[in-house]
Amino acid sequence: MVEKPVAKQVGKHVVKQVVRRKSAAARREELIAAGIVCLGEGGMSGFTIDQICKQAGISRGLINHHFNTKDELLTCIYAFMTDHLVHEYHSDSALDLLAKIIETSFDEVSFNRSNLRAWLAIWGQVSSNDALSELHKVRYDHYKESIKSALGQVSLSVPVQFDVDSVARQLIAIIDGLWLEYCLHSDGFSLASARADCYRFLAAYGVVIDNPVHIATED
Amino acid sequence: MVEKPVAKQVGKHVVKQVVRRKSAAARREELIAAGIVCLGEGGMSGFTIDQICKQAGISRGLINHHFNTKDELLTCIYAFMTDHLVHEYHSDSALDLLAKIIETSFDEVSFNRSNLRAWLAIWGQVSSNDALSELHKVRYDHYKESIKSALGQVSLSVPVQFDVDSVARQLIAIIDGLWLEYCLHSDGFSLASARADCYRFLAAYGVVIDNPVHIATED
DNA sequence: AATTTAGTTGAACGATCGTACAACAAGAGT
DNA sequence: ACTCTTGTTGTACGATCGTTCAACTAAATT
Repeated sequence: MVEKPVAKQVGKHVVKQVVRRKSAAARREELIAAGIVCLGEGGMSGFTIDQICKQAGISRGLINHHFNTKDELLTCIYAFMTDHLVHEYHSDSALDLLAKIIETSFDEVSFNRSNLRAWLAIWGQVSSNDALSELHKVRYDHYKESIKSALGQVSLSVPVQFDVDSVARQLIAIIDGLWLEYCLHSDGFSLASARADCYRFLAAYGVVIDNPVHIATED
Repeated sequence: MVEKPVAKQVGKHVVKQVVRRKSAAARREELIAAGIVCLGEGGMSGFTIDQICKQAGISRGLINHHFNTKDELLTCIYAFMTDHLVHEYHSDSALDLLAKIIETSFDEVSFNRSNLRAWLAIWGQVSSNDALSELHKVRYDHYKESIKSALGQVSLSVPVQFDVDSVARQLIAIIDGLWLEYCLHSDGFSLASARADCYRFLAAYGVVIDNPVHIATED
């Protein structure tokens, strides 16, 4: 992540550092990535201009060139994180969609402890930051509608009927809650067990997802 | 909460403010309460010495007289909040214990949005604060054991067997997740519906709790 | 090669942070 | 009345916060 300026050769000796410039888009992405790392390491307390710039390997002044305020960066970070969560596999069956949501929800790459701590820190800011609050509402509603739609289709071919709206809330809650437990309770908890818990939960309502696509590679 | 100094009458006119002293224990409780309010209003960003003292109606210097550091106050706040969550109704049946956990978990007095924002803010600090982390581990383990014990008893008289450990994790996750949703998603969400979701969840595993003791007074 | 564009730097600003501490005073004990 | 304990105040300090801005220059454009 951190890229030191390249040494420029003048005459026989190195006398100057050359600043490697990047496009605004690339730099913004780097700052977003650096911000996520900082949030994961120290929560909102670690999310400071100094630490973010240090993590990104740039000077203090640059961050406000790409983002007007720190809150704007935070909102962009949240937008970036939720962009990776669009569960729009319209071509798949409802059952496959549910499976994919569960699989991606407990994927090591996106939802390791550091990233989850970043989520936690952002959630704590939703109530205070208006732009963040608005964005959260939109993304959450879309997420919930996807799950409700999938559960609605699945509910038709299940032995015992269930309240789609309630089970959707429960599934979202279980995913969020398992995230929280995995994030805070370091031992005796794995992403694989969290996935298994979700499948057992759905099975309790008669929604059986056999042979999940996930390949178990970690603990 | 805020108590202004009482006016002392000297001669015909008020000339001096008298500071009402309180015992260390009473003042500590007030500071803890004030801290919870601040956490609920502004998260960790609102949890500053200035704001806490203002909320408690005392001067800046006093807080460090009762708590060595701000982190110590935060840990005491967490201890205070978890003290109200001891689910040790040994005399009750396992079914009653589960019902009581659900009822108290979604009680308006303890778990309004402000308090839940305080919980959220504290969770975000668990990874950074060692004392807080230790305390969280102890309280969480105790909480989980209570639920596992109750589910273990209940599981004996249920039509279809279930994995006690997994369902315990799921129940805890659902409670935490519903807290999170209720806290962040302001509309279309009530404590009553959260309670109902929990009962439906247990019913899906064959654990039927009929006629919950709660008296519906709110939305 | 000259000019313009735009990414980057680092110092500086005022504000606010947590903590320390000397001074003061209310209330208990004598 | 007196002393003693201790709850309370307000200032002060150094550190760090987010933001601004003039200056600089790499890279694109002409």
